[in-house]
Amino acid sequence: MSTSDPAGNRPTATTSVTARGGRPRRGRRPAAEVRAEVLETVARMLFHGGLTAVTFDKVAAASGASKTTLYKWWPSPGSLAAEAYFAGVWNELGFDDTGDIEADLASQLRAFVHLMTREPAGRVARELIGAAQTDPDLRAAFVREYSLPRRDEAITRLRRAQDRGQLAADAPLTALVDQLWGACYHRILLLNEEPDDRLVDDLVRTVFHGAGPRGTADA
Amino acid sequence: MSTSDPAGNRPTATTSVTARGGRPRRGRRPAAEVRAEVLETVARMLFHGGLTAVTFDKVAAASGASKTTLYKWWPSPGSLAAEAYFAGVWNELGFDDTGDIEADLASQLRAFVHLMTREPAGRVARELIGAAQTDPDLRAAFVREYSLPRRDEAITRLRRAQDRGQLAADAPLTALVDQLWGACYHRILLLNEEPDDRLVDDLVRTVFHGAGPRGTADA
Amino acid sequence: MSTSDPAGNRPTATTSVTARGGRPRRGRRPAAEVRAEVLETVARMLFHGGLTAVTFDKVAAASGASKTTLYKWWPSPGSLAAEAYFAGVWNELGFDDTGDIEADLASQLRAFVHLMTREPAGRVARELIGAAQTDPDLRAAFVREYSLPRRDEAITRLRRAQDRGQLAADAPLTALVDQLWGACYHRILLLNEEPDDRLVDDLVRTVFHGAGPRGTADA
Amino acid sequence: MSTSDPAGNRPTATTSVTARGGRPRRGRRPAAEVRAEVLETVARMLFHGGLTAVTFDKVAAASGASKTTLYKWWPSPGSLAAEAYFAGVWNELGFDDTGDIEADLASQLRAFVHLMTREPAGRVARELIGAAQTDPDLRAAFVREYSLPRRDEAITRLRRAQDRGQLAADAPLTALVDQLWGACYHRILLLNEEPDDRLVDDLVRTVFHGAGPRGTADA
DNA sequence: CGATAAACGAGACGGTACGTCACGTCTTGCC
DNA sequence: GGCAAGACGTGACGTACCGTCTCGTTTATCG
Repeated sequence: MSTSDPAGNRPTATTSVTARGGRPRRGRRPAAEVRAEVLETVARMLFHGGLTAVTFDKVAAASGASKTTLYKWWPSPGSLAAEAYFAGVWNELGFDDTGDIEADLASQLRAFVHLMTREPAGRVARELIGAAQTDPDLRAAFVREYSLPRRDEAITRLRRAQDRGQLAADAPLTALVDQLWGACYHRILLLNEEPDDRLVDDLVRTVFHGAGPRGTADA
Repeated sequence: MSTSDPAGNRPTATTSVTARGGRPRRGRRPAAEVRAEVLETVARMLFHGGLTAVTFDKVAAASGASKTTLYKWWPSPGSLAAEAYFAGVWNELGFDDTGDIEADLASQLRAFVHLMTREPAGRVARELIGAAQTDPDLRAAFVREYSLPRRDEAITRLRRAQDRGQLAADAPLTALVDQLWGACYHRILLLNEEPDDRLVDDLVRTVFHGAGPRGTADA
Repeated sequence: MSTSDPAGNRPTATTSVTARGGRPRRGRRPAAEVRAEVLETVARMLFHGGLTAVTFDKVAAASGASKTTLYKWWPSPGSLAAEAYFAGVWNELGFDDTGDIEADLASQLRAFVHLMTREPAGRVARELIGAAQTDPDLRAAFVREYSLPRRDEAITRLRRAQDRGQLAADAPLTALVDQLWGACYHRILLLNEEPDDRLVDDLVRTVFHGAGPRGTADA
Repeated sequence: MSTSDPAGNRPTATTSVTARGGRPRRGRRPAAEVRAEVLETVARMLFHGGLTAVTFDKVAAASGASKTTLYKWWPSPGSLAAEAYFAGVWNELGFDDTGDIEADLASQLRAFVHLMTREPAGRVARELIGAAQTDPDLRAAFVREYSLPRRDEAITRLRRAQDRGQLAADAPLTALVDQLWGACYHRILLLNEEPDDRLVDDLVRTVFHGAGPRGTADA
């Protein structure tokens, strides 16, 4: 999520978080250690107070990192929150392939809706999307790290269904993704309603079979 | 947008904004006059600096109203911005009925996309949606004043088409609205892309005719 | 304390404070009734929150009088508080005359010190004196209603002692009052100390017998 | 006057107020520099508008310091005004020792009265004493920085006179100070009158020779 | 005795100050 | 040299009070 990672090393468990009980550390510390502590702290703060609780001031006070350091690694509190968030919920949504594309889509959408509406993870996700509309750094990070990868996953799965003849050869796959996930986002972000199973079923059925008049010869 | 309007009278052009050149008014002024001046000012500020430029401090300084008054009428800067925004762009999107539901939907979606992506109105709209994810007052106002009315408009138009046999009798109208508009929102808010005419066409075609394999007997 | 009392009638118990349990009174009410309720309320507020708790806003809310009315009768919150205060502690300090001027002065000073240092009356008195240094209306009222009358009382008692030969014929009575009471005020207001009985004894003895070297011929 | 001075260094003329003509400084500046500019500004404000003109908002605007900084160094506007005031009028009243204690006391009292009654310094002093009755921080600062030191000065001078046999060996020195200065404060603060030379003479004479009946054997 | 004017309550309004918080910049002192 | 610590200017927040002013209601007074 961060713009640059000179060391190239994501913090691992092996990199020392050792001197935890010591006196308030000063002087130079390994970047990885600092980053790890910060992200851990931010994840906790996100969980408790939501996105608005993540300020550089509070993070600095709670994590032991200095504001100078935070500014060096993250362009805005939103970016920092986003990285901490993704590091946590990452990989939570794997795309099944049972062979039944409609069922797989429905179950995937249901899992997605559940993630977006349960507390506190869902609230944080919604707040991140919200903040991204104002914070360009956050928006770029969000698209790059979340939206595009997840869209690609979905398209990959759809293309496989297409290859199997479960979708029309000229089906606009990208538009289908927009339609299916976008409908859920619409409910959640714009209407403040929680999508139910009924909606998911309707979405999938319409996408595959259309909502036009029955018996009509589809041109 | 505001929670209560004791006088019950939305400010109109007729209500005196007369004593403009006078001394800096003290004491009680008609609520309608104050509200009108504030909303006018906020609209200008939205146009120039976007949503983040709308702070109670700046609005008070620029409109001649006091912060006390602003807090009395609006629970948050976002709510104020929303009301000013809707008072301006309201009714900009009228739903045509040429008899051809697919064409009407497409043209309506195209107009909507244009509104959401042109500057500065589109940016403000996106920022409002974003802020609504954090500000409960703004969210409530947004849903009440914008999302629900526009969805009702769309459903009304779709129901008419349904009555004419242009849609299946059991078509899930609400879900269709989510699918069509939600897809555009998905592109704009989540992916930071501008929906093109191609997308709109794909959306409408899929909704009416499905993207399943051709020649399939639609169950 | 108030600048004018057109009706000339201080509120008495007979003037109706009747409709107490009724609906929240509006429209014209007898001035005396309004004034009485206000002063009663302010006395309570002074007792609980001190002088700073007496604001026109709070008094209006608590007394049922409107701010308009308060501004009509009192020039500042301080003046209002002063009037309410004096209406309460008035006449609390009567000057005894046992024939022993030194003993009478000492007991009078002790009573005065006790009044000024016990809570909450003493705190309010100190705050009133403090506020009078900034609020001209309050200062004028304070001097007129409190300082001068009490000084006159003291001078009257001293002159009687002088007539009896208990004080030098050319004793500067006004200066003596300044010395005796002023010394206590000095301790309380300037040094934030509580005058003790020892101080009072020293003051009286010095005033009557001097602190110069013993055996000296008083020129 | 401030509670703590971490750097331990009172601002001096040598500490750089150099970069005055530069751009509006951001980031950290030396505390001494900031404090010096603030106190200078406040002294000017006190001179022109009195104590009520010293608000944190105005000081911040006029001095270039931020409200945050002001709150960090001073607990209330009154404390700030007090420090600025004392930094200015400090040392204005030196205690002479001509050998004639009565004459020295009289001249010292006259100088004190003059300081307390001339404009604008006297008005500010009275307002400070007034505000100290409500503001505990200001009261503590006032007592610590002004009242006690000045009383100690006076007692020192009186003790010297006592050692020379110009005062009774058992003369209550502290009470004498209360009597002499307190009498002047009484006139000024409580009675709103300006002490004249006559008063000062009467005070000193009474303190040394008593106001009791002449020829009486002083018990 | 009914109309009218005065006094009141309620409270909105423009100002101003309060005290707090976060941002982004900058300096100092450890390590 | 990099980092913590944290002070600094900026500016917004939400609240409180002041003093002015408008409105509708009630009462006392007078035609």
